[in-house]
Amino acid sequence: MAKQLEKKYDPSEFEERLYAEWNEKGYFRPGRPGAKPFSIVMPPPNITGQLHMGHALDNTLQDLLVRYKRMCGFNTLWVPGTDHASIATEAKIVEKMREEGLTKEQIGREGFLERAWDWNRQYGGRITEQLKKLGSSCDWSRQRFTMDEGCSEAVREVFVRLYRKGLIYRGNRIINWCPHCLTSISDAEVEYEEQAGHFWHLRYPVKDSDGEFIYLATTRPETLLGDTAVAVNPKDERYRHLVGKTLILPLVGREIPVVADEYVEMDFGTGAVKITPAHDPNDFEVGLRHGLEVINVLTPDARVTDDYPAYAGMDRYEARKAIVRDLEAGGYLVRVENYSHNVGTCYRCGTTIEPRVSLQWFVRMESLAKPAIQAVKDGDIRFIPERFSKNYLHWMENLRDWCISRQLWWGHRIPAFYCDDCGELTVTAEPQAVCPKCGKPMRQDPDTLDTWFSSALWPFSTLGWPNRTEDLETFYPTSTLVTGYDIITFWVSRMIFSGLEHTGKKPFSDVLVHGLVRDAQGRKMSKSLGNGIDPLELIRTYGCDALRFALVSGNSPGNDMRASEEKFEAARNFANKIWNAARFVLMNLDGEEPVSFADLPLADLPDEDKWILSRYNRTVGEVRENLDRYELGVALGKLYDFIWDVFCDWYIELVKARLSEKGTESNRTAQKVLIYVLSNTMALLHPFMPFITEEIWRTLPHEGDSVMVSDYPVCRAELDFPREEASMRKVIDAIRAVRNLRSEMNVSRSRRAHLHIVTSEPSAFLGKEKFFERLAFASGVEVGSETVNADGSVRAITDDCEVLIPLADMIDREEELARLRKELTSAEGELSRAQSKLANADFVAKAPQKLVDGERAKAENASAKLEKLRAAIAHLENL
RNA sequence: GGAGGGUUAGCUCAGCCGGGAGAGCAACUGCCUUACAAGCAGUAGGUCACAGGUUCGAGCCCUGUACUCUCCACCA
Repeated sequence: MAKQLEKKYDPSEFEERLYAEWNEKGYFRPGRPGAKPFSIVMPPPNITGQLHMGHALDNTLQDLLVRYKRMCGFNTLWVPGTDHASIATEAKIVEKMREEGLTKEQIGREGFLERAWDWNRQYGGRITEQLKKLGSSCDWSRQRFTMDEGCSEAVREVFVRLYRKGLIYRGNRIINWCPHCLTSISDAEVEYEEQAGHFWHLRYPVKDSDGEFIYLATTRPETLLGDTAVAVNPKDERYRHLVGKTLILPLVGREIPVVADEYVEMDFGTGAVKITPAHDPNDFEVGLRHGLEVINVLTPDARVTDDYPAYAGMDRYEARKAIVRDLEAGGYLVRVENYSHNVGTCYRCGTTIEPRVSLQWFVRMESLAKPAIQAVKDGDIRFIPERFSKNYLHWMENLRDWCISRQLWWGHRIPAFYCDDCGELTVTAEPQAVCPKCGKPMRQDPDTLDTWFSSALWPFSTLGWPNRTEDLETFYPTSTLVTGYDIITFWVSRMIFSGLEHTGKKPFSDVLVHGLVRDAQGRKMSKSLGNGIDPLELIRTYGCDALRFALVSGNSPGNDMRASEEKFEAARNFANKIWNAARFVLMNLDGEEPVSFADLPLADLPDEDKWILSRYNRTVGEVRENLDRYELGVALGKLYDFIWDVFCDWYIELVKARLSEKGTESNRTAQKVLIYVLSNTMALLHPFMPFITEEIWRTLPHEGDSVMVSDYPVCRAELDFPREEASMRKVIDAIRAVRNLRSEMNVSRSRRAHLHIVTSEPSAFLGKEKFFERLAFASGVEVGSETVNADGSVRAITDDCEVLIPLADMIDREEELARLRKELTSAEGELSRAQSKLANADFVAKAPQKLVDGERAKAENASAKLEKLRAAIAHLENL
């Protein structure tokens, strides 16, 4: 008696146990040194949130690839990341401190960082534990925080290098400012949303004129305080006489010029635009061109500065109301119009961003983007699916300089030092205490770097760069990046140009892009909607394997998917099916001997064994091919069909009789084939559903410790049995036809019948009578090529045979006639379709020979079937 | 404004190199059959959004149209 599985499929019983064991045995560490490397890095998930479906999907796909490649003999490395510094993390820590009645300022930078690290360790560790439940086979011993010493060294090194090459500069530029997070954010971090607003039509008086005004409109009247010009288009006849004149800014009384600039569109609004260089990116550009003064009117938290006593301290929306009121009172407000426009918001907190001029650090993108564009254009880096490369290229080709400084504390501090005395700026990877010029104390720039600045270095910083480590030599460039399309601009693009710039090599070859997991209604999962599905909850309910199955099956790369209860149930049902099939096989095994390919007595196998081996073998070939092409959903679909429809529904049923004949040779070979096919199928399925496959594989007779470190099955020419496959297909068709007929006629399964199979090819059926007895409820079967007396019988007709079932008394003659006529019609349709194709000279001449032959065969089959059907109908009619 | 998806069974979605439309769920009929009712055996259900074109042959390739989603841009 072989080992047995638990009666009930209960993943919680073995998933954790197996994971711990894999970990303990070191299976996650790189294996097979010297073999071809396959390496990937894990996107650093943000620690502020729970593990969500996006992580689960990323992780499942990554793990799938790594497990597959490892079993294929690659030297695999999967570096896990667990956290990166971010605005959201800082906000979370600040929030937590507020609950304790503390502020950042109170505890100071040192105290804050201490807390941040505590938080990081606590939650970073929690994410790690959560990922383990997904079966992640990444090498946790190499786990990195982007804030780690090692990675920090890389960050400083990169900063200094870019600075020395002149690719990083510090300057006063207009940037996106979040008044809530109190930091600058990059263009990519701004999300635009349509908001209902107003258009305030104003008029500014022209200085020294007879009450002449210039009319303009604005959506943000409060910025009037910072206006330093009004611009018109140089071609605009209406305003030509005013260009160069001076206006009096209402409420403020400032004298501002009228300038001519191409930026202004003549046919939008009045054709005149107020220019506020400090608070609008376009106005800033205009200001640069015309040497206009830049007047900042708002504080960092978006309140009016003390320079305007009437409004000082008001936040921007209060100020807006007050200013509109005062404009109206002063006769400067012409009218108010409802207007819907796009407003930029902070993608982290949703606050409306405030464009603001400030001193920030920037990366010059032009020279960095060039090779990054080329690498994708040349196909050196490949997006899967390919269409995302367009997305990427469009982004890269339209880049503005990247604002990398953040006014946060939780992040990599910018390695720039200022001398308060002589004003010297020193950029260096080694902290500098005194000014190299005057010897006075230096002060480090208080700002930190954009989180994506350090994340961009991930593929090589995690491998030890800038040191020339063995990991770096072996595993860089990495093989495949797996991520969602929403992150291409933030992360993928920046990894590409950073990798090329700093290592001279692309960071990875393939980018497998997946879609978003949406809820059952197709909505994006979000915290505010509360429609997020917790992957850990799903694992508790359905098991990790079911979750992974649901995430991979029926999906193609780059497409969004909906998560629904039904999908997870279906996945769990599949796992349950496998479990029970394995249980059945194990119940029927006598020994514990593993079966390898060499142990299969190929020459002596009955047709059904050759048939299943042949089907199995084809599945191996197809699955490998699909996996190599990243067609993960297709590969899994094929495995599903093979396991459920072919192995369970047919093969197991076909061999049941042999399994009860204990002690016979036939019994022993059936056991061997079952073991061989099932254990290899578990290996095939392992990358998709690691736990159940491991549990079953280990319970089956096996060689080695774990399916995880065994070889992925290979396709073998010796297992290809086309003749036996064809023969079994005929038998299965006939069994289906009989079942179908009995079912339609409502014949109870207990009513057994003696079958006559009439066929031109008796050899295909001889020796397989027992299958009909078991699966087609036959009490006995005769196979012959001669037509026999069909009186009292109904006929189940297939392309290859006619099965006579003596149940005429059970059925209604008219119903049976109707059924046969329906079949006749469909057979006629088949014949005429084939014939018309064959009658088409172009088809015969131009279509591949294989296809033409196929049509000929179809025509033959159809006419044979027709003949049988006509005879059956005639026979019935004459009764 | 620019770009890219999607439109296939009642629902959710697959469909590879162009070669006779598939799955899961739901529905209907019958079944506790020597693993599995989370199951088994059947049945029904489609003008592949629409209109043209290329081709011997189009769900698939091309052009246009409609509806829809997403990303990018951001005219005050």
